[in-house]
Amino acid sequence: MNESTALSSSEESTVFVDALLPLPIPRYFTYRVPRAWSEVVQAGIRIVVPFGSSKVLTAVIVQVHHQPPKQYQAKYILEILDDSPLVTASQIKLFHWVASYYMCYRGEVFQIALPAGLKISSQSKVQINPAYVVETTLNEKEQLIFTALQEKGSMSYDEIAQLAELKSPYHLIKSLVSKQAVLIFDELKDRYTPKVMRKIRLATAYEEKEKLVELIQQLESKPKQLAIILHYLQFIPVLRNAETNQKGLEKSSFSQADLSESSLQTLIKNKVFESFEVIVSRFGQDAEDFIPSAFELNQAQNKAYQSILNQFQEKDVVLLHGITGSGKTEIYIKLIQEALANGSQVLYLLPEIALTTQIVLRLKRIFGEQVGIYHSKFSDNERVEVWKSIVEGKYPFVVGVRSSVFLPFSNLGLVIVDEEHESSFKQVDPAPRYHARDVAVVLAKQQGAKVLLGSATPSIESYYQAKEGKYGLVAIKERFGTAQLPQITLLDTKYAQKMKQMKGGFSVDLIAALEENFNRGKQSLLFQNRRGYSPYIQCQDCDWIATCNQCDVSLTFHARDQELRCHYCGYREGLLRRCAACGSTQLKTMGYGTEKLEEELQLHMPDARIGRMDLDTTRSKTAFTSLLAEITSGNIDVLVGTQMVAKGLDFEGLSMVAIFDADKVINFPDFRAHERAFQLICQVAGRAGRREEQGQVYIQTNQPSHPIFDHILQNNYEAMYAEEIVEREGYHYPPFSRLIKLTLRNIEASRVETAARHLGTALKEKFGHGRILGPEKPLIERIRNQYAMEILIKIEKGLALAKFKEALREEIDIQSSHLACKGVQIILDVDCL
DNA sequence: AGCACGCCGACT
DNA sequence: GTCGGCGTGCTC
Repeated sequence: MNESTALSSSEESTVFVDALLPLPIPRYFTYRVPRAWSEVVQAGIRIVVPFGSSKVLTAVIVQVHHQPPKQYQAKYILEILDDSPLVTASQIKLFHWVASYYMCYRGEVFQIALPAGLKISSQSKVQINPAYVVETTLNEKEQLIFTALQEKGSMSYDEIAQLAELKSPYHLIKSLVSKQAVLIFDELKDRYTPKVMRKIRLATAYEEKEKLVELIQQLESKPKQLAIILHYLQFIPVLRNAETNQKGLEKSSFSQADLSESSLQTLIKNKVFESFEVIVSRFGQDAEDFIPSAFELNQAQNKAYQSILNQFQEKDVVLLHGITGSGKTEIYIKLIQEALANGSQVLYLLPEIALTTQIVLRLKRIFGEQVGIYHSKFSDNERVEVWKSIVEGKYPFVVGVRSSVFLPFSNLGLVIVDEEHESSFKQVDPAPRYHARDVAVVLAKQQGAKVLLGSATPSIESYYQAKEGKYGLVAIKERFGTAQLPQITLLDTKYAQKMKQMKGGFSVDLIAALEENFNRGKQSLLFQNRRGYSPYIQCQDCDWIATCNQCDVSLTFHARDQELRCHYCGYREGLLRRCAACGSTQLKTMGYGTEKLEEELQLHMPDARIGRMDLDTTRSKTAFTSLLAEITSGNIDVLVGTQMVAKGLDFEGLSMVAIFDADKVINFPDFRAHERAFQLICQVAGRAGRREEQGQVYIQTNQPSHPIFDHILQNNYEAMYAEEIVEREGYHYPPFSRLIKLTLRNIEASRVETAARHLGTALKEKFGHGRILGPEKPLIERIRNQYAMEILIKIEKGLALAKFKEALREEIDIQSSHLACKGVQIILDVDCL
């Protein structure tokens, strides 16, 4: 419609907005804008809107227009949350792409993309701001709420509305927030507790040289106090530069130096020192350590770097295949520095587990204030801060997990996807089930940025793209510095069993190797991808196995807490004394979890200090860091661990790695099993011998002649790829097709089966039998009392994907309303892993 | 997704 | 006779 005619009559000049709501509904919703705000509204601004009978939600404006909806009366928006767009137009476009590609709703993308702190809702609560300065004047209603909050601690929006006798409390709350009287928080999330460090500094008076000298003279008779002052001056050169005093010294520094705590207290009491707190970054590293580094790339790195730059001339995506320890990070850093120098933004994507570690510290040290960290382990406040800062152009460089592809970049020049093959880049639950690597490629395209995918063991898909010439390809085949590739030895457990050379789950050769390494004063790593004590317990008399009553899995025994746990639904119960089937007391722990390995190993190696690193020992943040400190300081001789140790952690002193059981990974019933096994084993093996000495890797397996080991032993990715790609082509698996997995779920097994059969038949008829696989029972039939069935859809290359998906959606919508599918939940997973 | 409206069983 | 089970459909 023509703009001038739209504004010609007053009726038509009423402003409406189409808003995106964080809900799984396939539509935008139209709201009416109160006249007072008609000039303020624009796309990308967040608004608060009423929804349904009682809900209130944060939405984002996608379009401003003048057409009143014909079918219904639009409701008024309640609140405007931003002065300028917080969500960019290109983000909305990206949300749109993600929703259609991954067959979900735009609202679901919106829901995942925005940190909770940017989506206040009726579930949000309000508390008093502890930093509130009482002088600010509050009006009557504000005072009423404030007093009520003082009594109750916190109140929901609804409670406030009731108390203030208001239909919508948003104006009131906003005003209270702007007067800094209250804070808004989301009850579902933890309240933000910043990490605080206690520091000590000299009282300002002693920043003057004369005063300080005088003080030192006075304290000559009090050696303990004097020692404290001298310790302080050793780190903080107040005499040379008085300004350094303001930053102070960590309090813990004094206790570590064995200085008298009470003398320090006396000095504080006498107003010589003052104690203060600072909020520190979760990584404990601030700009203080900022090292504007000018490191040099070695020859291989430099060659790779140049090659990447060259290939970026023609290709938008380049795959960097660099074996473990080849120094990919330095290349990344160089590229990031360059992109930043060109004034563009950079996004560095890392898998979740890798991000908690050293790499972030390193980047912080190099890029200082320029880098923002976007990580789910951080409080929501920090995520909000990163988001807003990017909008304001503050962090040109973001290091983050998969969801950071949804940040409001406006000028992206480079995206790095490190450990590109990692499956944690794919979101499994809830929708959108997106792959951050693939979204990153689309995001980069949208912004005119380049993408660098990095991995020691690229995914078959990415390597194929590179081989086909769609992506550039750069390989580094030598390790950095003097480090050599580890030597790998296979230990045949089947043979050892026959020769009675097994001690529990350990072959005697493995124990001997671990012992030898220990005797040489070296550290070892024992990898077993299974936490707990034993994956199941079994009755020796009747073979009964303890299972979860909500899921079709055995319960894992955890020795430390003496309980049985379900790793799928979290159910836990005390350890049974008797078999639930026959009453026998002959219950035996079966299989090996990390706990059991730790225990058995201690028996075999009584003098070794054994540590364990898995989800259970690292739940708390402090536990993780202290364990890490134990390892790096050499206080642990053998570390038993799960996946966690394989990814991202660099243990400098590690010279031997043992893989307790390689068979589980190799025989996993999935077409990606070999690829995964290769990736995992190479990754774990790569932990060994990152220093000059050649590392040793031992792998226990009962099928040492399995072909995958040939490639692993020679670290021959190419050969693994060549073999694998033939299989993939033969069976029409990715990258020669695309997969969509349909999961049907219901509490009743029979209903799921009926629905799955019905849907399967319909899809086969509509799309051809060759394209539809199943329905089949998944590996675990029942989780949390929900039965599941799966249908796999293969879409061959060359088929119009978007059209196919549209037709698929339509067909599923039709069939799901059919009687056979009533009440059965259908989940779509595009590009399922 | 929530939540209200709506039609059939075991309870004061 | 009512309370409440969760099936269905709507939300601007």
